[in-house]
Amino acid sequence: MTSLTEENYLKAIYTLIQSADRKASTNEIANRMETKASSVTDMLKRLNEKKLVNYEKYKTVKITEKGKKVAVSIIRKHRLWEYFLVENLNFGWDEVHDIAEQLEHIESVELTNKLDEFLGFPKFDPHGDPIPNNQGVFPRRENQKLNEIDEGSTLIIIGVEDSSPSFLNFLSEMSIELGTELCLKTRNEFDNSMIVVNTKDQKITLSQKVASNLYIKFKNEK
Amino acid sequence: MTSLTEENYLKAIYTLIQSADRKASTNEIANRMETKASSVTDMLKRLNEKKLVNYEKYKTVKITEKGKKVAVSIIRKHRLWEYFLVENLNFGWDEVHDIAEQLEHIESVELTNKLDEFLGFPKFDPHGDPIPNNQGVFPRRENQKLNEIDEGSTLIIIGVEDSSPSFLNFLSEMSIELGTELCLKTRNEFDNSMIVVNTKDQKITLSQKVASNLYIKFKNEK
DNA sequence: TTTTATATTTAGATGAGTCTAAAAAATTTA
DNA sequence: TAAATTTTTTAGACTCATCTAAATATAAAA
Repeated sequence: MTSLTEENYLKAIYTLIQSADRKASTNEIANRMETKASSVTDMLKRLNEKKLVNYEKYKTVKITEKGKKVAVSIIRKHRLWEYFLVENLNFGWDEVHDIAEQLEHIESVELTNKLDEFLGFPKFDPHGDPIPNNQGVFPRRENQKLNEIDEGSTLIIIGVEDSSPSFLNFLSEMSIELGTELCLKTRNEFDNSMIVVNTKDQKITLSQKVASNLYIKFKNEK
Repeated sequence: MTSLTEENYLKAIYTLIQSADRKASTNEIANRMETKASSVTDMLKRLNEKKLVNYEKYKTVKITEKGKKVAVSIIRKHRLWEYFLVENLNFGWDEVHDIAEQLEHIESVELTNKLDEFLGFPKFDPHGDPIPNNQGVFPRRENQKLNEIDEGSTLIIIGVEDSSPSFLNFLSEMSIELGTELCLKTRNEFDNSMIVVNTKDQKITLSQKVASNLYIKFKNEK
């Protein structure tokens, strides 16, 4: 049995390892969990006891297969609930994270799978993040970002790298959401900002930073 | 802020007081919570500190208005989620209790109210128990039970007194669920069992005990 | 390679929630 | 009313998850 806190640690460790493509350090985990390094050490010992991670002191931690399963299950539940909150309960995509953080710990495989079915087996959550299926397999997503695209291309927003409420809210004000179609008009040389046009012919200026946080696919792609 | 455990205690105390129409004793609470009396004493002190109950040692506990609000909010969430699980996710009415026990602690007034709206503001949960509205007001329910009815009456099952999985499962096997229409044919004098007929003209024999656990309304009533 | 800085772990304490065993109060029975 | 029983509370200990402060190990700089 894994406690709520253990689950949160495993999720943090898993996502850190995924995003950084290496081992997670004590300080990084403490940072992510908004706790102290000493607390992390305590928890790593416990998780090691339970064979959810492989941990030796002063060495970086690795997650085991068993631990990975727990983490992926939490991520699956989180993203399914986010989808439900946005699609069925009409929450905004910037409002759902904290509620999903609670719902992700509800323990019932049957519930998760029935929710998945009820939602129509969605592949991506409201931020474009992939939802693993009940076997823990993630669907593939285009990894191309808006800042890497040539002028003149027509494309569709399929995800965000940063899904903080502030960034999502900013995008909403720019009338950008998942599925938004944009045409890249010009790229500004000196600051790498770009001007895009939406289907209502409105011109939107996006900074390099914003563009690098938007996943896209080309319009004609499936 | 009330912890998960505090919420469960308040719910237990509230329902004990409601059903017994008096104060709740330490032992009764311990029994309901499946814990020891000493743990209950500890918790009563804490709840008293927080002004969620009025407690003096060796005297029976009373719940405060503040505590009642918390308890009713938990009950509201529990019953809304049960409704969702049965109506939208196709769970059986005997399968939803344990999952709702977890979901009832999800903290977000907005979520609760949006769920309520999504479900169409249901008045009764899958066991016929009333769902308080967002002001904490319970809808009224007929309090008549099947064992109090005259022969020849046609009636509809609107609730169950005992909503344990075993009893619900038993009812399902008898083809009895909420909304089932029954006609009371004969009452057996020596053991108070009764024979009822459903709309498919099937005869069903119900013991006194079963009948006293079924809330009914007459067919022509609104 | 020694010194300095940074990262990590240990030691000891705290609070929530639980337990067992024993003491105290309340209630029932004789 | 006094004795016996039941109920309730206290005392002390345990686990989980956290903290601060101090100690130790590793990495970086001189």
